[in-house]
Amino acid sequence: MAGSKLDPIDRKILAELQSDGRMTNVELAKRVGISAPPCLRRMRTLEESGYIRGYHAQVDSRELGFEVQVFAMVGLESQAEADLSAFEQKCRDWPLVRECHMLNGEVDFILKCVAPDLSTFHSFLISDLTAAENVASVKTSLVIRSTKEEPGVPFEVLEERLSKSA
Amino acid sequence: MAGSKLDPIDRKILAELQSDGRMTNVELAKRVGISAPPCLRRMRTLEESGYIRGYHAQVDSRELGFEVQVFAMVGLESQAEADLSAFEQKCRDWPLVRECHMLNGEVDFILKCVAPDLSTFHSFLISDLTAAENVASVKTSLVIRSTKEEPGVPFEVLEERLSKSA
DNA sequence: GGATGACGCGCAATATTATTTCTTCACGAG
DNA sequence: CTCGTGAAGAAATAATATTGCGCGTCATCC
Repeated sequence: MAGSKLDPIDRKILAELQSDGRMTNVELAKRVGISAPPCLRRMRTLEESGYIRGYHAQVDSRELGFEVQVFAMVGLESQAEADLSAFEQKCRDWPLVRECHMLNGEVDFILKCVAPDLSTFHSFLISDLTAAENVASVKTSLVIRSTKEEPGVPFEVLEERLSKSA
Repeated sequence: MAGSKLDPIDRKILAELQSDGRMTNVELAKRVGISAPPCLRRMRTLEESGYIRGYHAQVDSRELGFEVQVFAMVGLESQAEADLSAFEQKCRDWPLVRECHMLNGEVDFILKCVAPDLSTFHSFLISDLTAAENVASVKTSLVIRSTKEEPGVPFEVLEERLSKSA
């Protein structure tokens, strides 16, 4: 099963860094109960092996004037792999699109978008998104407020699950 | 307008830390073109004033055995503020729910969820989400793949917009 | 026009951290 | 039993973070 190469200390490191990505290594070492050097080695290993994809400051987009957040549900004409990829590439190139997920079911993609204001978003919607080749339908929903934004892994669930399988 | 208290150096700091949250302060200072001490002071100010909400390691949930990601569209019976808040509180308490956004339109909430496998998610869906008080309807969509996951602010757009208004 | 104060920078000194190196210990195979 | 492997910790060193202080700029107000 996945995660089998990680011992409890590794998982604790991941959990701590997920909650505070700028924690110093000495603090981290203290929390997970080992000394600094092996802690740093584990951290590097986790980074290199892909468990940690990167570190990012969480910037408040509203404070910066991006008042509008929108989820866009997109349906395509063709679901051939080449066409799916082409659409995904466009999403990567659109700065207002921050996330692009392919879904099962009726809708092909869900996009999370941000914009400084409605008119900016609207012009993106009309000129870029719905105008893009192969796009059949777009339904959008404005975000009114977000009360939980903790992307990542619920380590509580992970530990519980591992302890049961032991 | 928003962001008006930030000068170009502040915005550069935010952009750099958004892309690499563990960058050392000396490296950051070098990139934004000032010396280390004032750079650190700016960084602290940005943290305290809420522009930076935190720093987080981006942990690969699939590597850790969370193979399933789902978007859940939730409709409620009552949209009274007390009932909305009550639902949001439940979402905060459910570890499998990682994001909770209130929407306009037909659907009241969109949730981003993760789970180790389908049966875990299904049991959460049946026993918790649809069973919760005031929940009228739930439609779920499995994520097949995600090709862009860069939450945050598109600083390119911000700079372009500010330069135009100048 | 020049004094004055606020603001923000950079230098230099100091305190903390990160990182390397080397030694030690525990464990499994031969 | 002893060698090889892997990982931990201690100590030393290199980098970084952080603090304290003096300087220049700019706007305001006599």
